[in-house]
Amino acid sequence: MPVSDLTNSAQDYLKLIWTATEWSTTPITVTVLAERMGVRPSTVSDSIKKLKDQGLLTHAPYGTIELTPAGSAHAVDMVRRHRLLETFLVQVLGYGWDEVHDEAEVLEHAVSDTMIERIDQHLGHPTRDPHGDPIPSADGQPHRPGAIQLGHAEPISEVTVVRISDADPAMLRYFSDIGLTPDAQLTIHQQRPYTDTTTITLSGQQKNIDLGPAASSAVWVTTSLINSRHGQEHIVETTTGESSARK
Amino acid sequence: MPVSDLTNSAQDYLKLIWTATEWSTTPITVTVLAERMGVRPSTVSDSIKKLKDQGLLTHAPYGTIELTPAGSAHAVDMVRRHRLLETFLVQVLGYGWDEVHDEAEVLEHAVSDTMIERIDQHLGHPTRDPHGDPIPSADGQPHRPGAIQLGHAEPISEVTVVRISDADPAMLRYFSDIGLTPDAQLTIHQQRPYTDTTTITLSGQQKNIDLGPAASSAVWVTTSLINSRHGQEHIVETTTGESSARK
DNA sequence: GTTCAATGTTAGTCTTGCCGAACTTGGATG
DNA sequence: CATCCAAGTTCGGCAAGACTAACATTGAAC
Repeated sequence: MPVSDLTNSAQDYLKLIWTATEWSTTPITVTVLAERMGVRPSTVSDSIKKLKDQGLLTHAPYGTIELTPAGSAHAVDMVRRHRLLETFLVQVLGYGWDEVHDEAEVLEHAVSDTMIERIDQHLGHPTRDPHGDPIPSADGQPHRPGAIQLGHAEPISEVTVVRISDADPAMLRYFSDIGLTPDAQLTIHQQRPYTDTTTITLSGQQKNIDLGPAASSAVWVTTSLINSRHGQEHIVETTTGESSARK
Repeated sequence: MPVSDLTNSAQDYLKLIWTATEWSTTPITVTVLAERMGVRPSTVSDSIKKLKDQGLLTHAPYGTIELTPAGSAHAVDMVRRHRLLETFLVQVLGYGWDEVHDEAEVLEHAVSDTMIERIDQHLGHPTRDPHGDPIPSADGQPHRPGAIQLGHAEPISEVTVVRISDADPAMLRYFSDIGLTPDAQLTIHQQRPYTDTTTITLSGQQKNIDLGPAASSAVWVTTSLINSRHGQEHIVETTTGESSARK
């Protein structure tokens, strides 16, 4: 069954479930899906049932939701589309990296396989999108090893931004404004938990930025081995139950 | 009411009604709309009623269908989107001019106003699409003056192809294969009505091509004043009741 | 171990866009 | 000018995807 046989809505559910597991091991819930899809939980329940009937995911009532290999394949295809389109919009049409998400969200359902291939070719087969997310090639793609959320990073250590979640457009705009972009280097000068006036150094300049819970979990970093006393070892102490990276 | 408030289906109806009057004065019928939309006439009746209720067209039962200024404005916007997208696909992504129609048909509903503007800018504000159709700027656009269907052109006269209707993908591919493209010069060496083995001269080469009814009404030409004995005057003798161009 | 609030599910309804079947209209034909 | 048929319309129904309201389950707190 090719992706195009699925409704836009089904494609969105699969993509959302897949991306939820890309950077976290916490299983996705009906409530979270409802929020992200902008619908009511009852709608999600209905939809999950249909996807289950199509063999795209497994789900016992009140149980966890998990993609089957078939569902995962469709999801990866959608993620590839989304990230290639974002890259295309930035590199070819001059969009800002903080304003491509919504456009790609719509386009990913509209463009043909042919167009995706031509875009991939035109861009020279890119491997990362403008937010730093990996672009799957054709099959499943490994998660970025060693990356952690900024809220879990050790203070004082210099870190490299590898990814900024594109879930919240307003936040992307904010990060863009202050120069906090993929590949940026930064250092935090405060103890955790970080707040909405956290002092950091970014491209040589010291400034206070909003690193409240939402912001500090949207930014993913790797710790530079040279500058950190701790390397990639990090202690887990978080309210969300996120997993940690271990040496 | 911005275009985005209309359903894809409504946008398609308006565009179809508008383009039907672009090169012909024959009023569009429910049956023709149903064929072009790929739905049943009863569906068209329903849809027309809804568009009428929205003030986008006028229609008395069993009467003619005509766009209101509001409906026309929406239609022109869709035509602009379609033609800009076709141009973009050809010039930027290397599509053949005969394979862009279906892709644009889907994309025109998906891209944002912002993206259309950026595409227009990136292309340098083009005025004609790959099929030779004029790209409306922002408001209504005049029809191409003096262009006639190839089936109505005088034999022997040398004509310039200004437009090839993009309604039939297979036909576009055929024309592309034989080198009959917008801007091509050609001469017909037979009397009307032309058939599926009509002898023509195209870029210096004489060949027999299919100019049956469908093909000869899809190609629009202007008559070169220098080479034609008749200038732009043409006699109407057609089974379809198409109008003619008159000097 | 009970309780209860949060989470998830079921049931019924609405809208959109489509269909087929049955009916109406109007113009061409004789 | 009466007829008839193609074109157009109306109507009931269906599927998808959304909603609200009511009901069920889970598990954490006491």
